Amino acid sequence: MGISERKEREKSEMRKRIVDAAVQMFKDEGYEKVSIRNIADKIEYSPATLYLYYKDKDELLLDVQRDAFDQLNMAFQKIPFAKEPFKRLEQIFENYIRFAREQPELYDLMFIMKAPMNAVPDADKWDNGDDAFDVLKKCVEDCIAEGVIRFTDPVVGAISIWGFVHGLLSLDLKCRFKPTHLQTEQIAEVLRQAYRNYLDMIHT
Amino acid sequence: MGISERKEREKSEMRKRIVDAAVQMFKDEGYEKVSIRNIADKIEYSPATLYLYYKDKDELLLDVQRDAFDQLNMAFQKIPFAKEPFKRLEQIFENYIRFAREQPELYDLMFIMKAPMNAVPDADKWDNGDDAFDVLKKCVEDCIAEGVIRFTDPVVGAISIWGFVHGLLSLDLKCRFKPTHLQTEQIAEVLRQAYRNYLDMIHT
Amino acid sequence: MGISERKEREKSEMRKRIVDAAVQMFKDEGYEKVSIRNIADKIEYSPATLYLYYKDKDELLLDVQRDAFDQLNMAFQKIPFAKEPFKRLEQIFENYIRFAREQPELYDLMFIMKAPMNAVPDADKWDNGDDAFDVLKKCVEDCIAEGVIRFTDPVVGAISIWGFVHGLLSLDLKCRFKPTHLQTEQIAEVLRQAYRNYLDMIHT
Amino acid sequence: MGISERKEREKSEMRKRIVDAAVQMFKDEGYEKVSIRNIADKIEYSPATLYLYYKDKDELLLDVQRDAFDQLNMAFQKIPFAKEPFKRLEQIFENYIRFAREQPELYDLMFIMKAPMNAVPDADKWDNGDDAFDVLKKCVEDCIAEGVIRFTDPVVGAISIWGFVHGLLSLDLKCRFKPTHLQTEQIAEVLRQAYRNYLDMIHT
DNA sequence: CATGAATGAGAGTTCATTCAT
DNA sequence: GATGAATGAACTCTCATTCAT
Repeated sequence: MGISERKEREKSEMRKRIVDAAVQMFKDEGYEKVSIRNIADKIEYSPATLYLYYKDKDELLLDVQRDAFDQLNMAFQKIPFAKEPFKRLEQIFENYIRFAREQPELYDLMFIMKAPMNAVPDADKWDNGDDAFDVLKKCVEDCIAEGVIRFTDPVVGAISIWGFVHGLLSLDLKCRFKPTHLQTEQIAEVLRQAYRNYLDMIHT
Repeated sequence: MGISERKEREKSEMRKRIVDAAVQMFKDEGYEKVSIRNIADKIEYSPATLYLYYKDKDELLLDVQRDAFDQLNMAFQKIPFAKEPFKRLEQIFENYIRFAREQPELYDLMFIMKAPMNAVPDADKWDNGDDAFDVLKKCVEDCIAEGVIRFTDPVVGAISIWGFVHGLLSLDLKCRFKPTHLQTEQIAEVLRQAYRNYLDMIHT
Repeated sequence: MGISERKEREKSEMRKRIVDAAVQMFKDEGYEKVSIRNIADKIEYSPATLYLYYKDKDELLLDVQRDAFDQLNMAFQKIPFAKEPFKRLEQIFENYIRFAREQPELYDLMFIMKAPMNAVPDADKWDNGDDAFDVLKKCVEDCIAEGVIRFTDPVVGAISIWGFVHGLLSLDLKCRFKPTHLQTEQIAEVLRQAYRNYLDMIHT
Repeated sequence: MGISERKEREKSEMRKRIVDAAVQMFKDEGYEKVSIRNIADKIEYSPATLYLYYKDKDELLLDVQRDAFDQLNMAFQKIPFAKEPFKRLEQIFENYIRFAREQPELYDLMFIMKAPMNAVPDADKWDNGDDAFDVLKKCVEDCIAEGVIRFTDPVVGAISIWGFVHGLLSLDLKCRFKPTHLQTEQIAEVLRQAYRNYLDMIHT
């Protein structure tokens, strides 16, 4: 009992070590440098060892993604949640954006890149981001209940809000505003306005 | 003069051949299969030859991207533009979405993936997507002029609209709605509502 | 005594479990999929455990081979042996061929592949296939005694017959009749004739 | 013209270099040591270079096999062909056996191992061993024509003879006569008798 | 203009085996 | 008796790129 528990703990500690290394490499060097070999080097194990803990690279990446989602959830939980639901919505907004800007490579892995989604067998089994989405949805529900938001369906509302923020964020992260011929500073300002604007618009 | 012109023409014809092949491979087989060697094979030239026309892969991809934007522009130009600007906005909306759904790999290259943006030296030189964005901005300007849209600044408006559509589209294309636990059909319906909703909301 | 007997029994039970799993994997998935780890997975033991029962892979394969020979022997014993020895010879013929066709991967292990023979230290210790060969030799001896076969030495006779059948069988199993440009069906027919022909030829 | 010819020659010279190295490694070290890397090392090229000449390992092995068949054909052509066809048959017999004994690893590749046959797309395209088989068949035809052999169908005859020799040879090469408990020297003697016996038996 | 030839670097993955516990 | 943990050594294959010709 105690033994099997310790074993389990050691196993999950090793997985943690692997994932932590991978996460760090994502942050520091970007997706392209994250190979099984490089991770193994980093934690000073042989590549073969990683296969004792993960069936293949996709499975590993899925855990890295999971870890990234945990970080996002933690960022959400740190929010000194306002009572008024719409105020809370704004806080979610801000924290989501901050997270993406501070960890662009992780954000990429979570919401943009194709990579680990191949590994997801059934829609059901992929619950990464579950919590974060629920936080948002719950908040929209509260807004609806208090009649402070211009949505009737919480799912449509949550997805709309998420979509809006993600759209601007990802275009910005991927430098797709270059063709607007705006200066970097101008883009930042336009985005601030666009975010503000959207919040005002959905506010009742 | 005539000679150098012919040379230029031949040069650009060759570039066209290369880019056409690459575009086709994007559509048919996806980004991952688009390698210098595979393109060269397809047009029956040696890989080395491509380097006579492009400094490196990024530069080539940039041209592929350009071609993809041309296709988007063409899709826009086919619209039998409605007189009322807001109606026109809806048409742009629809066509943008349709393009993305029909050519997901090209859309990826244009707006999502990291790849060719490394190659862009200065913001100024990258004008891919210029026209498409201008079409949208112009349309928003018209809407503002006629007072049928809830924006005051056309750039903020255009970027907001684009961001919203791109956000939902890209999350959907990359299967990021899985954690909502909605069925495929439900997602489609939610998205339809979200799009409709947004248009209604910005409409005055 | 009782204890050491039990130990022995347990030991051999474990070996049986290992070998059974390996045999099944040979049949189902072919030689290439039979690795120490895969076997261990199948019986839900650790790879290291197998090394408590077998010094190395070759030794294990030798036991698998032994098991395969047992199966062949059992196939032989099921024959409702005819009284006339030549009739019996034909039955052996048929059953040998049937066995090879039904268990090609096991046949490969028994008679074709290089693998486990490295492990055999001395000729004396390898008695796999002993019985099967003896059955054949005995049958040839009886044929000679009754003067119904065109051999004088039973060993030469038995080895000749075995060689003939194995030759055709193995060339066929390994697709080596392709260069004859015969259709699959034609090959089958030629082989039937060749077998028949040979039996007639050695018959007096 | 001259140029393209030279290019072709160089290309085929390189293939020859690769195949020669591989053949040599087969002979010296056996199939298991023949890897793309090892071949590349041997000819002092990079592994990637081999892929300029062969699509994958199977295709390369097929060429190695082809080369082995060429060697067999050459061995056949060196025979100072006797006029009497049955005498010729015996010579083919002897030379086939000698070849197998002198180049057991090549013989393995040609007639025993599974490996390169995966790569053979259609039965039609695999003509390795074509010639050798035709030599044998032609010889049997001649024997039939002169009425010196106990076969009526040359294909059945050729395949029977080949099968018989291959069967004894391959069982011997793979040490499968061990369970007969005969000494090495005895086995050799039994085989000699068996071969002789068979020839006498099919002789009219 | 075009390319044939070549490569260094690197990818993911699997294997039989060992050894301290 | 059993194993968890680990590994060194392989493996096949693909890539973007260079350069002499």
